[in-house]
Amino acid sequence: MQMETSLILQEIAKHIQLTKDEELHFCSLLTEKSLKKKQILLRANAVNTLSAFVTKGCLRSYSIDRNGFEHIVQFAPPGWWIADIYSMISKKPGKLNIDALEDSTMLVMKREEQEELFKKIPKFERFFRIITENSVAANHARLMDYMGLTAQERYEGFCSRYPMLMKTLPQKQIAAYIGVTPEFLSKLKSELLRSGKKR
Amino acid sequence: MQMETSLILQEIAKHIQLTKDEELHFCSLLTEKSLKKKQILLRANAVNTLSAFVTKGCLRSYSIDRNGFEHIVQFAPPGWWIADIYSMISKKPGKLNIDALEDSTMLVMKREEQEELFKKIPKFERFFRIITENSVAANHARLMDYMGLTAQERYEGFCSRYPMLMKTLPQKQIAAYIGVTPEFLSKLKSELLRSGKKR
DNA sequence: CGTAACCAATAATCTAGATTAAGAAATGAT
DNA sequence: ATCATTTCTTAATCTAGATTATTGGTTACG
Repeated sequence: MQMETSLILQEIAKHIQLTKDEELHFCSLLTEKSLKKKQILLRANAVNTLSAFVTKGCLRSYSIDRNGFEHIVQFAPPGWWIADIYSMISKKPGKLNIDALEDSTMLVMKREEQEELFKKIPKFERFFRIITENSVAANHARLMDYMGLTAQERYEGFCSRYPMLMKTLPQKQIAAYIGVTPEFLSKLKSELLRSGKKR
Repeated sequence: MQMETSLILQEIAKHIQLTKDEELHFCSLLTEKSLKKKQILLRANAVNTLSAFVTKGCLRSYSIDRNGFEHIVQFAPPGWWIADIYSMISKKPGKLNIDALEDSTMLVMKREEQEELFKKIPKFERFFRIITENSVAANHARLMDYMGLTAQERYEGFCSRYPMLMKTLPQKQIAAYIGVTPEFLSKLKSELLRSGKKR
């Protein structure tokens, strides 16, 4: 049974060009992993140096606050990378948990292997530089939304930015992403519906 | 009058090793710029593709919400990079403003020149990959604080993480960073003081 | 200098969103 | 099918933090 690498190679090809040999070498550093819904890829308070590229399903990274509430930092549908970058680069225990929101498969790479890859094929420095820049831009947008918008605006923003996730995710996960309680999101939705129906 | 490049070369040396020639070439791509307090380096709603490395003073990047309130995304004291990464990579108008909180000097590089640099000295892909990874980690921490902590905890966190900025920044800038009104921060401080004095 | 512009403190009032509670619907396991 | 678990809705109450307003203190600067 072969590992599904076409999506990841396609993503890479958007930014750098690899020879067949380089592709093979890269793929040899990946491990395919499958998780059933709710299974955990990695936990807070441990050193977690791996990153995962999702090929099927959906993962999420989240932290748990002092009161036990989950706060979602990122969703990762197919084509996205997910990791606890803090723990990965500092080699210290992180605060992120990563688990599967539905049955999922992913390609996993350990940081050491990534470092190896950088030595062997320096072009990958470029690839990950670009991926990481995209991530910074997304985080900035997220932060600005958080600081300057109301919950309703964040919800509407989420709906228009991630229509796919809207359909598949349970509403409480969306609440944990936009930063409100599920109860309040439910209220928001019914208000939007009411005001939408009248006109 | 020579440009002050020792700090930036020192930062680079932490991550990659350059020959004297490479250092010279890199420095030739930088422009030194000085801003007086409150002067603007770059504005929202325009394409801004430059990044700045601060050597003196302090810059900030911030967005302005619908009600005219400023929300600070990042402070940049000496040794830090600052840019509107979204605009820089997408070449579209961004949402960030960057200005000087005090008289400051910085080394500025245009994205095109950075791209040139990547072609000429690929080691810099590595350098910026690492810098950008650090930035993602910082943004994740910021987001988690925002989602899971109270204003008071964010304030205490800020105090212990950035004691330098505490001393130099006016309080309203700190408020705009931790995400509260200056009035509420003032209240928080006096509560902390009161409860601190009793014991 | 004097006066304008900015900055901090305090306090009263107001509101977005949290909390608590309880029932209805959906999903899943056996 | 049936029971258990998880998810969603609605509604009443509560609170962290916003808003508005007033006062006094600094800093800049013509």
